[in-house]
Order: sequence, then C-alpha cells, then structure tokens
Amino acid sequence: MPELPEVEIVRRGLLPLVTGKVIRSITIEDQKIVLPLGLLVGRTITGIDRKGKFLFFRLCGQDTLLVHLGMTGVLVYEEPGCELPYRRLFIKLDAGALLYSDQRRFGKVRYLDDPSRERLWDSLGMDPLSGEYDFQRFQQLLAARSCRVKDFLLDQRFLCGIGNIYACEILFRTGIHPEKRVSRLSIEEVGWLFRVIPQVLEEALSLQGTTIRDFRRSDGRKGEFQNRLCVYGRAEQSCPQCGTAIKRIRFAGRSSFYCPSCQA
DNA sequence: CATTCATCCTGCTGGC
DNA sequence: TGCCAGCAGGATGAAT
Repeated sequence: MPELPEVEIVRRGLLPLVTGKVIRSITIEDQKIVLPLGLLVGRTITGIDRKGKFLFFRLCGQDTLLVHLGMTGVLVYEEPGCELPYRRLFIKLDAGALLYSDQRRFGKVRYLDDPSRERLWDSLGMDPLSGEYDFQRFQQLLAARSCRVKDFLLDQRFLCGIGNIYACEILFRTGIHPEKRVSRLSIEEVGWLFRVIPQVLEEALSLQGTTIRDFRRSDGRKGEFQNRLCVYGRAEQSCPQCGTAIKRIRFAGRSSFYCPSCQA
C-alpha cells in the first residue's frame, strides 16, 4: 500500500496526537509481532521520524518503536470503540490509542535499541524529500551499476521511499523506459530523474497520497493522487500525452506500466 | 560484489 | 454458482 507520501501523511497526522503521550498498555493480536512489553509500557513518545517508508516512534531515551506498513498496513489514532478490520496491535496511550491493522501481514512492528535503529537508518539510501538528497551522490549511484532503471528506483538501498506506483509515474514523466539500463541513461535523463523524483512525491504529498484501495489518512479520508496517475494501473488505456495504449509488462515479480511511445 | 528470484500473507477478481 | 489462477502498493534472504 503505502509509499513515501502515504507514510509521511500518516506521520504528520499522528505526530500531534501521540507526541508526549505515555504508553499505558500494549495488546498484541498477531503472533508475528514480538515486542518487549516491559521496555515499552510506561514510556513517553517524544516524536516520530520517517525515512523512506519506515516510521520511527522515538521514545524518551534512545530507543524506538519501528513501524513499516508493508502493503496493507494501517495505523490510526482512535478513540475507544472504533472498529478496524484485521487489527494486529492495540497501543493504549494515556489519552486515546494507536491501532495497527494489516490484512496481508507484510508490515512490521519492532522494538529497536539505539544501535539497531542506527543500523537500519544507515542501511537505507537517500530519502528524496530529505536534505541528504544530493545530485553528486545520485549520479555516483547510477554510474556504479547496470540494473534496470525501475529496479534502481525500487531498491531502498539507493533511494528510499519509492514503490511501484511512483516508480511507474516517475518514469513516465521523464520519458524513460522502465527496463532501460541505468548505465545507458543520458546526462539529460539523469538530470530529469533527479528532479522529477521529489517533484512527483511532493505532488502526491500535497494531494494527500494515492488511494487505490486501502490507504486512508488518519482521519479516514482518501488521498487524491490516484486521479493524477498517468500509467499505473492503466494497461490498454490511452496515454494522456499521446493517446497510445499503455503497456503492462512484468519483471522483478511485479507489473510495470508505461507508454511505449513516450518512453523509448 | 551485483542482480534476480522465491517467499512471507490474505483476499479479491475474472475466467471457465 | 463454484473453483482456481492470477494479482495486489514491500522487503528480505538465498541462489546465481
């Protein structure tokens, strides 16, 4: 489900609601989730950081409650009595509660001590909406390999936060074929990519994300970016730019959508 | 080292 | 209607 814009929206929605709140109790409703309750109950949440698609709930001290929403994860702040299907975790705060649900259970909730948090943080590539996003480094990353450009965009060790939807849309807007090898990108294409990546993510963020099926903001409303999608999920429909039928191909175990005429 | 693939899950949709 | 194959926005570790 959620890529960088959706995760950032969740973060912004929850931040004012949970900051300064104390964890009163935790109810785990999924055996896959393992948490050291003794280390978490009684702790105060001091903030929420995000890198890529990971959310780091900072606790007073150095440790962290990590949440990754996977494909179908939903994290909401709720007053008691609210129903949410596929509930996996319930964190009661001194006011209100955090609910975590995840239909497919690809999401992750983990406790991280400080070194673990740092290791994970450092293992992720540049976040395109952060201050570390840098053209020199971007160029170096591209120059050092030969993979398909779509695989490059999806690999969280190079850039973090981009998923299948935004990868498809970014490539459409830059006119680059998803299977093009990064070593064969022109100087201009590298420049376009570098600029379009944060532009698409920012645009999605300003439209409150993309709702294909599950994603909801913390207040339950849908995003609007799905109305701006040019190629994702539009196989056989006409390209908004030239009218050619959008193609769908599969590699790396997932679908890529592109315009065979605009994306050479 | 870099790249590709199977796997972890559950539910929905479309074709027969 | 019933059943099954294929598909879904992600990350990871094993295999090549």
